[in-house]
Amino acid sequence: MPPGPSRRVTSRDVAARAGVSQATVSLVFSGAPPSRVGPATRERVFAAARALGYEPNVVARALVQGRSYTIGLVMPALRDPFFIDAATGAQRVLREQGYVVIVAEAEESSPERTVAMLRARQIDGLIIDAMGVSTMPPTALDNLAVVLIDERSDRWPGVVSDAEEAGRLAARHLLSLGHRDIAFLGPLTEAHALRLRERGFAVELQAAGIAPRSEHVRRVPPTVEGGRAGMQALLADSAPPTAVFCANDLVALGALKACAYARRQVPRDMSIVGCDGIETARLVTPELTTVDVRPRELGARAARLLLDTLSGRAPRAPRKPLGVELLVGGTTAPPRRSA
Amino acid sequence: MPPGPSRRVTSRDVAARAGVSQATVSLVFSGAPPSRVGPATRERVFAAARALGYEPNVVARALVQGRSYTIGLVMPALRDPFFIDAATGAQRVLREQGYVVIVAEAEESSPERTVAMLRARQIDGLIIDAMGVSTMPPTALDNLAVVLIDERSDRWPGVVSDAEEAGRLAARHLLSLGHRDIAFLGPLTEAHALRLRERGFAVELQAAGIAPRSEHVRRVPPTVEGGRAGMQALLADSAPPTAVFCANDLVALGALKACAYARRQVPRDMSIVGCDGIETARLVTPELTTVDVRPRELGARAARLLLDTLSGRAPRAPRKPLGVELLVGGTTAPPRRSA
DNA sequence: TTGTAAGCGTTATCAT
DNA sequence: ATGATAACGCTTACAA
Repeated sequence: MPPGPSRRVTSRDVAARAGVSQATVSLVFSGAPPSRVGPATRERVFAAARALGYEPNVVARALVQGRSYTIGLVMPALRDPFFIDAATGAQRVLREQGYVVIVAEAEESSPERTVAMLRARQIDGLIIDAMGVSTMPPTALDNLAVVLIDERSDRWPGVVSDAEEAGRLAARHLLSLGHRDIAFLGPLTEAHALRLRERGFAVELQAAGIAPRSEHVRRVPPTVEGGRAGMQALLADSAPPTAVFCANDLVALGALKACAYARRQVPRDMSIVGCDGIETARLVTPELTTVDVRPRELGARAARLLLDTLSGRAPRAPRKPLGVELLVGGTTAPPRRSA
Repeated sequence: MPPGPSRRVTSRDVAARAGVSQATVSLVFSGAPPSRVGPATRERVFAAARALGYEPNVVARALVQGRSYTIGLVMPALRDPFFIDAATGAQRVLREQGYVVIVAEAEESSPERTVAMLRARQIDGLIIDAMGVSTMPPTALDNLAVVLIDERSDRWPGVVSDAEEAGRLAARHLLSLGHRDIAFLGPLTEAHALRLRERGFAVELQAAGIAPRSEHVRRVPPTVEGGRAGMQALLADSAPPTAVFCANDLVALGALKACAYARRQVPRDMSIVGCDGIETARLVTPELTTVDVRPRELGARAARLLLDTLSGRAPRAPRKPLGVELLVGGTTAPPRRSA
């Protein structure tokens, strides 16, 4: 291949070299049924294309078809590994089908601006994760295939984790270890999933006849720093709890930090349960005891649901929430005999 | 706004409503100098656009201009947080300039296929991180603005971290704590940066008159599992080292795991130094002692360099490597008096 | 089975 | 300062 003119090679070039019309090249490359183009021609076209290094121009195709084979993924912040995991899961599935994904942190500008930007790029669909769609102007998503993650809406289909069960599992685990003084660390949030986690947790405690003291339910941002500060406050209490359930894994990691700083041993002096099941939770030592809501799978399912919608297949019947699983790591143990 | 016809609103619609030609709308929206269009018309166009909810079609623009305002980002695997951090850094910078980035893990298919896929989407530029461009067919990157991260090439500009200095810093830190029996855990790799880290480390030890026993230089994959296995092997040695330098943070986290499993206390019984400075290293308890090569900044600089190239500004003179910094966490301490 | 030709929604080059 | 009009590279009737 000569150094090549700077110009891109187009289907026209291929057509010329193969001695066919440009339309034929198009037919060959858009995977038309064999009936549409003779095997001999087809072969010649491929040969010419290979020789020229031709690659169909996706942008031109997008313009005429009105589909860009591009999916937008909107999430609050990539700082939280949970979203990275979900994005990765979605990414894998979509890429396999020839789609490309544009990840947009809504944090950097308003959700509406973010969506508008994606729209301008003619995206075919949108996966929205825990962003509170209900707060967006209703028309912002018109004429778009949308799938939600961890959010309830009667307008859009979505996938959700069984967040309430996650909270229950955490509570049961701690109860079964013998804890009675159990605290909660998490945000007072709009996020559907986080609220449900807390509710499940509270419900299960209640069923066991336990009601955490109000000082043991601490509102902190869903971040490492939030967890650190929350745990610090708990430890400063006159009667600290023996265990704590954290709304997500980042908070739990922060709680671990605070314990180390205060020279409280985990799990001997304090049991900590997280919730998410992010990769990071498995990297730390000891591994975090956490309820795995399977973020990767959540993302993957959202992607599949979106693909179904796009291909016109009726989105599969509203699915049950994705099952969750308790991962017992090294941060929980029975409470120390108090004297 | 009425429920709206399903059709997208185009510049033609805006033109009609504003009583101007379509071309004028285009002028207004492509930010033509005020001289080109009267303030009155301009205002009417904007009004019409707002009323209709018009958003210029980026795909159409890309087709005619030959630029898509899309950047490709190719990296080995998103499983390693280092790449996520770098990608995030690049993302931020690019988005600010109206670019969108498509992240592609080369792992999922061959590097060439990956690049071809990105090309087909008319990307304007490519950031390649630690992929070994030299192994790609030379023409694969023709007519593309390319910037490399942590890789040397005389064909493409790039940004690199001062990897050799990183290795030196780690060695000096351990030496100054009094360690003499120092091991190394890392892959036998092609990756430019990882090789330099090891070299810097070795050079500095040598300067101190120290040469690690060959059993203390263990080749393991640059993953958590690699680190775990490597450390396990070191601990099984008849005379284990008192400290270890890991080629990257994942390996260090794996090493931590192995120590915990073997009931060796870190840092009392074993000092561990990582290299990368990924976010995750700060989340764990104790925080990892590591050499921060500033992955975020690396990504950001690569992005800026690419923008310079795209806008025709001569890429700034080949820059010095990005400075690195030792972060002393809780995984290093003086060696225990060996009786 | 293959070719011709009309767009897709912009930008850009001319005229006016 | 604005309006026609020709690309951009492809898909898709429709014709041959």
